[in-house]
Amino acid sequence: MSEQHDPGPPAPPYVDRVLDVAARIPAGRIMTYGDIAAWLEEERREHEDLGLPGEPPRRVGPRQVGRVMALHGDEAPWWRVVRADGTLLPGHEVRALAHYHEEGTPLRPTASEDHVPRIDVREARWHGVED
DNA sequence: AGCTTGACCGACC
DNA sequence: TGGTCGGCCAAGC
Repeated sequence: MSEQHDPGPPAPPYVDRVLDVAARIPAGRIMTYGDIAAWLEEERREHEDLGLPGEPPRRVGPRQVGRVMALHGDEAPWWRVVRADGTLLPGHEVRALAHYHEEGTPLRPTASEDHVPRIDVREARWHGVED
């Protein structure tokens, strides 16, 4: 069958895997860019025997996860992927905060009133299957 | 082929 | 609590 719409430039395979992991994060929980990178790295190690010959092993680091979210974040619950220090994504603080309030995401108590809150990463971090 | 740029991270001060 | 620094690695130029 023929494409009705040009899919655009070919995206590297890890893009879909990043978005997959992001989509699994439960409401009210978060993962850091580094968490997702580590998760994919573990997944890669499990299937290293399936690697295509001649294909260099692609290491996906936190910065690559960040790139994927920057380009395709709108296709996933982007507000559940945060920086390790829990600071909100610059430029999206208000929208993210609305989600956190609705989902009951653990936030750190703010020092002063007009300071933007931060995620309580220790509380909100999602490790996988467990709660 | 080399240099710069990121929705990053951890250590350190 | 907050700033700098070095390391990280794919992409872009």
